[in-house]
Amino acid sequence: MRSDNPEAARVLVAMSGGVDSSVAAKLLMERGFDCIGCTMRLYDNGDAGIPHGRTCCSLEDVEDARGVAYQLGMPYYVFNFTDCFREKVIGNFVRSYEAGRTPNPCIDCNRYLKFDKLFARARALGCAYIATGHYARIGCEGGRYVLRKAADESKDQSYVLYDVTQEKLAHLLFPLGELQKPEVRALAAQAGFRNARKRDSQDICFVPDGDYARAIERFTGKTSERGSFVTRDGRVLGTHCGVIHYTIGQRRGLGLSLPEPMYVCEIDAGRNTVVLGSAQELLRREAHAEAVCWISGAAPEEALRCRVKIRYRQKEQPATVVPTGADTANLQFDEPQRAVTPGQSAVFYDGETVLGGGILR
RNA sequence: UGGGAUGUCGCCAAGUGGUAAGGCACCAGACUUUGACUCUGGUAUUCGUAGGUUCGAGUCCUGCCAUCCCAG
Repeated sequence: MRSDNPEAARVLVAMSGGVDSSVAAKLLMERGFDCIGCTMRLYDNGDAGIPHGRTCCSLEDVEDARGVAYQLGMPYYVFNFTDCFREKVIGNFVRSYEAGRTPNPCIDCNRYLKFDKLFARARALGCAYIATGHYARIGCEGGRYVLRKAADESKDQSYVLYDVTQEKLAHLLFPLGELQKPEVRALAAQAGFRNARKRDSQDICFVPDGDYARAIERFTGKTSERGSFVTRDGRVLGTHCGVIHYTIGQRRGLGLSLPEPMYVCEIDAGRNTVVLGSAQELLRREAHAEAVCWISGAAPEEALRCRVKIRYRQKEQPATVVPTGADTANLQFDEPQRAVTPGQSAVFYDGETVLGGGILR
């Protein structure tokens, strides 16, 4: 791998302030890379609805990252990407929910921030590589780079990386790809990192209290419009709190008491309607993906047998992917899938290798 | 106003004299670098109300209240 050849190679290490990226930085230092640490400032307290003057997790995170970088003896910068983040990630997040879809902001953040804005900074700083604490592996096969699952399957994050390109992969390092999470924790503890026992991050970073719908209302200044819960055949079951509050497959929080559990099966933002149905009604054998990327650089000529993952925490499912255009594809699953959700990403795997993926329509 | 029926947790609903099932909803926790799903745990000292019978009543009796239906 390229990391065997670190002579004078300069790396920009994206440090979130968590254990993973801290250990990633440490490993690269030990391998002899010329490391520069950095943290992307993505939003400010006001955007996140956190009162000024209060401790903000993001500020704490910056302090953790800075502390580790200092301890490792590497230069450290904070990049202010708040404008880009607001526009690309938060903007898309809001628009997507308003359209009745369910976005995955982490994927947008990777695409627009980590693997775009950050690459520009890396170049400016003379860095040959960007490194992150993602659990995934990069390999080389037949002169092309491939993205593979992490050795620690339970922490594998290859799903959120499906839209990297050959060019990006050539300049990316994932030092944790071969490690197990407990090993990473142990390394952090051994190094005496201040964040060695810090909790794994969770929830949407710019919605610290977890109430994403309220956050959207705050971003837009609009109050979501109530509408009807209906069955597939048009029977009205009750009143919903606004389309942005729901996602396909959702069961809890409907506030309805019915003889059996009901799930959100469809969201029609145009008619401001949320269709409810039984668990059975959530099953789909077919799906369509758009904005499809192929890591190899080109879509396959014909239908492709592979495994497809339609949400982060789910096992890949056997399917046939039929490219239908430059960046669209039809997905046919061998078994019906539960809650195919527009806005979420479908990622294609061949064994351990990520072939690409797209966004469900 | 006559006749009939019903009143058990926020909703639905078991229970038929022996010390309050279950489902939905809700809450908490687990899981989790997105939203969900899932899993685990919690939630009526109390059965419209006031009396009575009984060792013991949600279950039997009586009055009252409320709601629904049919008459008119």
